[in-house]
Amino acid sequence: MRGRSGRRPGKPDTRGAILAAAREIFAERGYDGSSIRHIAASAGVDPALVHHYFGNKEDLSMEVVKAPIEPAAVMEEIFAEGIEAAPENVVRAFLGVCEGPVSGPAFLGLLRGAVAHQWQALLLREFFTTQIARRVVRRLGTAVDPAELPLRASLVSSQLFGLALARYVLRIQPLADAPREVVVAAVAPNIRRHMIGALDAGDREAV
Amino acid sequence: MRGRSGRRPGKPDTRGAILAAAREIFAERGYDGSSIRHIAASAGVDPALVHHYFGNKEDLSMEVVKAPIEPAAVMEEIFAEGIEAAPENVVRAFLGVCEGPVSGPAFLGLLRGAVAHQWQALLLREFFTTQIARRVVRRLGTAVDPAELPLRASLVSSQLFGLALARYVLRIQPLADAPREVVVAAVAPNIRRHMIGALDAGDREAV
DNA sequence: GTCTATACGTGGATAGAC
DNA sequence: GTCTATCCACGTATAGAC
Repeated sequence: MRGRSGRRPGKPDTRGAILAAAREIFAERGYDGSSIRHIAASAGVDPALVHHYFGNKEDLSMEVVKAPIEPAAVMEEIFAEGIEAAPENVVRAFLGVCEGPVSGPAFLGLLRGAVAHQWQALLLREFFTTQIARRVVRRLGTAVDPAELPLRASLVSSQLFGLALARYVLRIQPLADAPREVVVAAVAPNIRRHMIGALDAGDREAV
Repeated sequence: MRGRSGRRPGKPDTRGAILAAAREIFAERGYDGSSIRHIAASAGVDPALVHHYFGNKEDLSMEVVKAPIEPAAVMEEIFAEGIEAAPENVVRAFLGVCEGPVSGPAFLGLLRGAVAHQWQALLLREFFTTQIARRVVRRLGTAVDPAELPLRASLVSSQLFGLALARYVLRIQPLADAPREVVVAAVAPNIRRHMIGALDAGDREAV
């Protein structure tokens, strides 16, 4: 996919190897815990090459993150079965991203970085508000009061981020090893509440 | 040891000053982002004194975290009004811890650290399972199937951690600046579901 | 394109003087 | 108890040879 015409065999994509290694290292050790030396070693190349292909560490991490998420396509998937099934599909899609071979490490790396550095937190925040929240809001249309949409979006984010944190980063059991559909069944109703349900405890009595 | 007879000049309690400075620096810059030099400067003391009072950086961070949380007392507060009001009180108590002048930085520092280092993740996990989850489980008693209690506990943790992450670390708006009671009203029903409600979507009628 | 060598900074930790 | 001086291990980044 990378330029059919330019490069030819023989040079099996050092750049790609570095990128792949970076993705994994960043995801599992965080930004600060990952050194360029480690990444280079893991990719089997010289550290100087990392600087050669990507300018510096920050740029490299941006590249890693930027790669793999297609909000538009994911949205289609989520709302394909209508608004009533959306919450389940949100959770399903989110788990899919987190467990994807490339999107997973990328997102988890970003999440880890966001906790450590403000500029990465800003990146994550920006991504969610402009790419996710905004699109969801548009889909929800007039189903709920537009004035409360931002709060709803931030609540959904918090639940989803919490899920990723507990399941993949902190690895709290048994949530960490629970089957996907168990997780979907458990948290989708909460997502539904935050998306289209009552924002206060008005619907409570049915324990 | 800050006893009577010794010095008097403007030097009260160096140890305490270091601890207070460490609490803040750790909370706002994370473990790796915080240097002993920086903490010492912020406390207005010499870096060597930090090593003198607390052995090394890791020990210092443990001390910071160990300080301020009284699980037993918090539990009383949560279940004082009975099991039905517990979910609201859980959220209220959690927000209280996060916003406390000393417990707040301590907990947020721990959360940040847990994302960066496995040993801190283990610490946080251990704290929650032995101090929080176990006690909650005991209180819940026979209200729910004991076999599903661990899953329930981990689900509650994930929601709470997600809340802390979004509101205090990532500062996603408008959740970050929403009044406490708005947050309580919004997330308590979800906590209720995970504590004593249906674990699947059984309470929902239309897909 | 790839690697060697190195400059430069930062940060944890210790020894020992006052 | 407090501070000065210093050591040492990394880690980023660059310059330049092959």
